[in-house]
Amino acid sequence: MSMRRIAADLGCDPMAIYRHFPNRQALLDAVADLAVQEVAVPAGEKPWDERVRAVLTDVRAAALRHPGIAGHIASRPPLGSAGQKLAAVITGALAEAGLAPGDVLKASQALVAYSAAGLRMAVEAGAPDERWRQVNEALEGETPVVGSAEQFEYGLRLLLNGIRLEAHPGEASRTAGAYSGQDRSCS
Amino acid sequence: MSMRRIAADLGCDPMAIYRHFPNRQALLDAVADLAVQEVAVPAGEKPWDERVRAVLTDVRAAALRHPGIAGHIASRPPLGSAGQKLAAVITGALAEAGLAPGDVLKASQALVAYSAAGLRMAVEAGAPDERWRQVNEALEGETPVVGSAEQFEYGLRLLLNGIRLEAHPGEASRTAGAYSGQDRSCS
DNA sequence: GACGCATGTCTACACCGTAGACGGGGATGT
DNA sequence: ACATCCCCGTCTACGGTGTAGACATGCGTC
Repeated sequence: MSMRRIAADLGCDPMAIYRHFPNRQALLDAVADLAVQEVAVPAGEKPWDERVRAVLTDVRAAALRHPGIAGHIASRPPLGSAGQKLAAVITGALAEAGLAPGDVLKASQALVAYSAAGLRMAVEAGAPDERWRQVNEALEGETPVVGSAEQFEYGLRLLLNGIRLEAHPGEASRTAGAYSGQDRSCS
Repeated sequence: MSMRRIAADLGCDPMAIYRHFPNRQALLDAVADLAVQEVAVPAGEKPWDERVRAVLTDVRAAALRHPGIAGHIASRPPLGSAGQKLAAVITGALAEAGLAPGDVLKASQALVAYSAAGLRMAVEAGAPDERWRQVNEALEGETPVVGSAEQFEYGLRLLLNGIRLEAHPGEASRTAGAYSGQDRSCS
């Protein structure tokens, strides 16, 4: 994803890109937001946790559908218009969940941070890297590969359960997760 | 942290480093493990969640004490000998918590992933970056800055509560967190 | 004294992001 | 119709990156 390679694919001079974007970051941010735009805003009737889950897994799936930009999406806060719209969905859902107003942003950032990390793992685990090979063989294959969708969804469930508990202390959880688990369909 | 700068600080030729480390990654991995070695293994008598919390916040603090290597620590699984020892502490604590054996690794990876993301945020929020400035001003200062220690501990509590719930469904949580919150003391 | 090995140095390669100068072509104003 | 200007692509160049490969130097061992 270097400027020179992009320009070569575009069939133009590298510097031509700078007539349209001030720098590389801005270009990647724009492309990232284009990818994030692909995810649909979940319907408001669904329960709050299902909405949060849907947004985060969909963003993950959309990012992995475009491996070239996935790393950049993972390393940036969702700043584009599409990203901010989805962030608003999450904070809205968390407020609806009954979280204290001061905790809504903290919880949403925890969710975003965790998702970014999961996405990053997925991207890096896909790259042929000696270190990650070591990790996976250290785990002896007894569990899902680092960065797998199943791994991601498990941690997400932990966070959502934690949020539920934070919102309504003392109540039992009502989720039991049968993962859907279509993911990793890169293009 | 480029090879040339390191060599300049060492007062030697950049290529001399390659006589001792096969490449840049290996050098940084070694330095990272050196930093991770600073954290003490928590005593086994403490409750499991306190041990997990101690390890993760201590690693975070140790990393932030060495800002130059913190980004690298955050972007890598804990592969060094020190890192693996701490990872074993976490998995041990999770097993002791009553988590299903198949879930121990998944939960520990979720914890590590979240911590890595938090550390990464802290590092990048410290760097003067136009985008992060936008994020923080979008939050209008009503909450802790992205990547703050308080933010990190909150998400960690969510995860631990989620784990507790996963281990013993139906029981009420027993944690209520008074943050200690000494962090961010970089050198 | 001769050898081998570990280590440091130098040069060079292929990249990277991007600043600044130059030039052409189309839209616009007169 | 002509002059003007601005948008945009191109070119060159700078300072940076990681690292391969050849060369030099020192030291321990036989």
